[in-house]
Amino acid sequence: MGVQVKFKINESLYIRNPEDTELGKKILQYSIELIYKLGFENFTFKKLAEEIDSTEAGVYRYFENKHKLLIYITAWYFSWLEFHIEYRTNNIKKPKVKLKRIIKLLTAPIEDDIQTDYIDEGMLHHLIVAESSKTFLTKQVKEDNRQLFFMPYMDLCTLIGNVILAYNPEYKYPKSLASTIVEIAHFQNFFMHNIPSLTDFSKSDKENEINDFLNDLVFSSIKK
Amino acid sequence: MGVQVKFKINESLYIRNPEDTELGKKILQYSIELIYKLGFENFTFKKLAEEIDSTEAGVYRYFENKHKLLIYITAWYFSWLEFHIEYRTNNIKKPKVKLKRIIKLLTAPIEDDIQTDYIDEGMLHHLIVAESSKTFLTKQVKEDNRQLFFMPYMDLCTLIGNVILAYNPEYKYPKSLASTIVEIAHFQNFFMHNIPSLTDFSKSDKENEINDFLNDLVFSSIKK
DNA sequence: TTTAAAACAATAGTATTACTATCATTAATA
DNA sequence: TATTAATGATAGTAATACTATTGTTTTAAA
Repeated sequence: MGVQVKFKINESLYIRNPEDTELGKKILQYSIELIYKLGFENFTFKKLAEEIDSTEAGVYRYFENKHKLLIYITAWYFSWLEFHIEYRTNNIKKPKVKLKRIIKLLTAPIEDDIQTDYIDEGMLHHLIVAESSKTFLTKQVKEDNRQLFFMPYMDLCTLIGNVILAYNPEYKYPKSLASTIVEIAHFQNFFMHNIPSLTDFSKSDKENEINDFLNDLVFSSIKK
Repeated sequence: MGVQVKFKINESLYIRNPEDTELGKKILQYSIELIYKLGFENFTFKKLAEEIDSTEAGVYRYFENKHKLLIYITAWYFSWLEFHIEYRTNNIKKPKVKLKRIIKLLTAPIEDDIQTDYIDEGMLHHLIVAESSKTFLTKQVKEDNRQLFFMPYMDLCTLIGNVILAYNPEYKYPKSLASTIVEIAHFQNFFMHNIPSLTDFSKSDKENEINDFLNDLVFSSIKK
């Protein structure tokens, strides 16, 4: 069996906590699968309900709308990612090595984490690359931010920003560089797979070229 | 009066060329205004039709759907931006100075260009920052790319990539760095205004901090 | 063990969205 | 002036994004 990890997600993101019930967990599991398969625009609560042999109204008891569900999923992902990164770098002392490791974890293909039961992190990562920006590219972004919906993303950036500062306390843009690293990891991944002429990378996963690019970019600019 | 500029946009993006008629131009002008005001999700052809005292069916004669309209607007913007950048850097010989100028143009607040009649580039820029990613973050991105819908964006990246290579022919990631520069200019701008804790910038437009950040990032990594 | 509450399924219904189709009218053009 | 192209007016459809109600099953507390 082993240890199972859980994350506390902002309570305003759901009506009923999906982690508490079987139906809730099925909603999470299959919404990730369906959003990944159909794309967020073509995903509906009705299709999800059919997939899990429940009803539309049943899904609405857990989430107000699909936008909040997407924010929930994204928040979950970033909570997991921060945990994942801390877990795999906590014994590393040297900021340089640590940052290098973080960039590697952000750019390497992600495998399913057996510490989480019903979530497939590999698939979730693909979803995040393609869909997570839509959580904040909306008219309500300021209100959503006020309600701290993006906290896990912020926490991750704070973590990365602190490592940057530990490496070079003089560096002037730790927060912007941190969010840049995360965004570029996503965007270059998306471009590589979908609009390859916008990148210098081949799709072959043999070597992690995005990792090389980001390493070069980051360490050139923060070097002491 | 002065010279007016026009851009040739991919013909598959529209049914009837909106630049050819008064109604078409009104559709472009007011769709930018409405998408900016409402956000793309809340924007509908019906609302647009009401705004310009026409009908929903009238708008559908020009554009198949609102997604293609957004791609059209984005394509127009990047065509204009490339023109704008070439226009303002064509006399610059030194790649370093040229690239610096390009970054400045990408990060500085954009003002209305009187060479274009019914498009307000300042407003359009705000729209692009918040909405342009949605043109490619879809399930049909590969098909849309095959149809060359993102050509103007690619052309701009090629232009920037070439300046990068002119500055340092050894640099390994000119295309990725070019798309990174454009994306970061947008994202950091969006974050600064909407989720400021993800950046190190203040909203005061006094100094262009995003410009400083990007300059530092770019020139550190491509320096010979 | 009973019983009350919570969760769920089943169904119905509404307003809006994203279109398509038809036909009459106006404007431009040959 | 005849013809065609563009527009306006109107109608209609399927899907989406919900809300509401009612009855049944599951669970958990008394």
